[in-house]
Amino acid sequence: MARPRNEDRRNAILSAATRAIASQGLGAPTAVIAKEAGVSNGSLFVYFDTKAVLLNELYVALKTEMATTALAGIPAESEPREQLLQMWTQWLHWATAGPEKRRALAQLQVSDDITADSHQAVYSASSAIADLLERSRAGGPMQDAPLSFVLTLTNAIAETTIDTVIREPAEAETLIRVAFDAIWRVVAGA
Amino acid sequence: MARPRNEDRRNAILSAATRAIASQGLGAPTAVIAKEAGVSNGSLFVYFDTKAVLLNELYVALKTEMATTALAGIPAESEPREQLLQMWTQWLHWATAGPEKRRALAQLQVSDDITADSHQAVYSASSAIADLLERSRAGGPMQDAPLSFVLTLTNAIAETTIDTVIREPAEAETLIRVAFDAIWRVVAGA
Amino acid sequence: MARPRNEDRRNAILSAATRAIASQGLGAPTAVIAKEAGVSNGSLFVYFDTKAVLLNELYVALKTEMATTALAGIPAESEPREQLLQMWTQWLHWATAGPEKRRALAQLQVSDDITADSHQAVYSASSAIADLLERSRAGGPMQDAPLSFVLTLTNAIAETTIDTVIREPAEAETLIRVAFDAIWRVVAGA
Amino acid sequence: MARPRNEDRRNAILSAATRAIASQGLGAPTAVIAKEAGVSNGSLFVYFDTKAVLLNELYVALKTEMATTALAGIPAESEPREQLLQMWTQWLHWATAGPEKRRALAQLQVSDDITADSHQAVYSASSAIADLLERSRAGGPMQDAPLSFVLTLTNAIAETTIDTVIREPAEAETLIRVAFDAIWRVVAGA
DNA sequence: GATGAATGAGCTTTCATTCAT
DNA sequence: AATGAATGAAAGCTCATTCAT
Repeated sequence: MARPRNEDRRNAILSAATRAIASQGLGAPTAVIAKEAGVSNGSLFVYFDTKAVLLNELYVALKTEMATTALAGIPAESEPREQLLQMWTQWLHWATAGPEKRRALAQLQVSDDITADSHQAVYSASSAIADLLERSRAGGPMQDAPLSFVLTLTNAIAETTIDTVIREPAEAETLIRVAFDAIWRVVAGA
Repeated sequence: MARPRNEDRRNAILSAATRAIASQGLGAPTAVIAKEAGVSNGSLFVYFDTKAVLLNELYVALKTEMATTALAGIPAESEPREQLLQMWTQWLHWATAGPEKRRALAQLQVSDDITADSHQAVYSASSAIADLLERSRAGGPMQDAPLSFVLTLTNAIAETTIDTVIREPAEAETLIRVAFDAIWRVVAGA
Repeated sequence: MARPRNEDRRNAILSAATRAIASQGLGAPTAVIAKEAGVSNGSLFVYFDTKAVLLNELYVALKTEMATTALAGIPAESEPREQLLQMWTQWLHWATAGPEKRRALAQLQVSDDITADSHQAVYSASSAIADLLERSRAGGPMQDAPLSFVLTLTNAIAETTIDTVIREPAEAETLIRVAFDAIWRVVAGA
Repeated sequence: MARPRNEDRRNAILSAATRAIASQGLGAPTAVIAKEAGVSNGSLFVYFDTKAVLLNELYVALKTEMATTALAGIPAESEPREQLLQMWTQWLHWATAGPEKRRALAQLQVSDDITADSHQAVYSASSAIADLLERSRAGGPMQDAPLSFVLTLTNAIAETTIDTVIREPAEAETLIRVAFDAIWRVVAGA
């Protein structure tokens, strides 16, 4: 019966936070985020109880979006290598298309404000990626390593590639292909 | 005011900063760092003009120490693979022996306070590692990629491995071997 | 906007305010009071234009209730001492039965938010008590003092007694008798 | 070897807090207190860790000063009534001379920020007053009541008197005498 | 040079009040 | 009338940096 809580506002705040963190780091003031979102100082705290809550929800949202985008439309019947390639391409596209998201994520990932719960939530959302990697490494040199290791390893290589692509866009084509071959060698062997 | 006499004090501050950042993040107050170093609040600023300067110098110092340790005593005449293996082992040993240094480094690496100059300085200090990787990739699938990409890629894989080893020390032996094989596949191919 | 229909809601807010102030002090947020009353944030301001108005009305309401209860059923024809004793007993009963009212009142009494008008209103509502004290002191050592002084003095003694009774209920019987004798000595002499 | 912490500043802050609380209540902003003390916002927190600490220390300081002043120079060999009269006079003088202290104290006394420790500290500082009341009530109608009751009762009567004297200074002489007689009747009987 | 008190801008968070629904 | 989201002006407190001693 009152003014309903507005999902758009919530998203505007998350989006503004992404930009603010990308350019000013995790210390970006909530006041700056609110202004960037076109919302009053106090409204931010209507949608997120504390700054730490905002950070955690942003982290989960970005990671989830990344995983969803990377996995979109992958045909279930094709070969693991084909599937991984498509995922890889889509992943890179997402990251290079929105470099601010990538930059914000890099800061959030190492922040002490991110709780174990948030990391767990992200891990769950990435289970389809985990499945794909599981199938890709079958019979290869990584078959006995902890799956979490293979996951974070792939992630690290992807992020390094993304950063390099963002820094040297001219080499993008080559880099993306070279990097995928490298990942395949890591996960599946020659 | 930035011509310090006492090298011990300077080092005590850097060391305290490592611990403080590892446990409290980059937001660790200078007052806390000073106290941890057994030095007064004001003295910190005799040795480092600003907090940003301290952070940058710490970054360079840690990275340089890491490179120096990794490269120590590598016989010039042996095979690249042998040399890389030794470097790898020493690198991992340094990182797992001092996990606080590793944690502090992870935060510093993505911080906006670290200047391009500092990144450049680190890059220069790592030239011997670059040389080794240059020799290792000769004739392999990475021979045409930018060397900086190969460097950061190796770095990323190493850090992922280190984090996993710190988290699951029981698997250390296996992980270190598996990870080295992976790196070799990335850099030199099969 | 301050012409309420629903008297129950109004009372619920006053009652909730009593409890909130007793436990959190005068700084108790209006939001807390509203929730405690089972009423929405905004509704509180339909019944009371500002927080200060709420505080003042609560003050007057509590004091009035206290006076009314204290004076209930006192036979007009009995001796002043008898009347005063009955009032005293009823007063103490009211206060010890609802210690939150007593606690809230203690805070309100010294608050700057309570206007002179409110104090005046309370004074008027207490005229019957004033009359009783006037009759009680006749011919005694307080006969020439300002009546307001005798009133506040009696009040202060009562409140001290109440606080002590609440803190040490085991001694209640003794305390109440001892305190009444003391008041009588103050007002009427030996 | 550094700038020493300055006792005068500390006292200036306590004194400013007394004035600010007297005129604005316990909600008086620390910024106002600091400015009133001629000290920077941050300096206040060098001397008092939190606002609550400031409030508690102010409460203890004021009560202690009050007790000390009230007890000054009382000849040990004189009669209890004489001693009590002198204490009473000095007490009233202190309170009427600095009505802001009295007003601040009234707010602090009922505040939730004042800890049990502070109340205890005050109680200890008032032990000489307690002794005097103990001697005064010997053989009288209050001899079996809890001493703490007699203490707070006396206190309440004193404060009521002070408030009335401040409000109606013309009647001061009469009031003080009448009130002392009343206290004596309360404590010692006729 | 060393110390730590002093500073004040800046931060997160709260809250009385308003207003769209 | 009722609701609760929206607002923005504080509030308490922190902290990098300066400076008197």
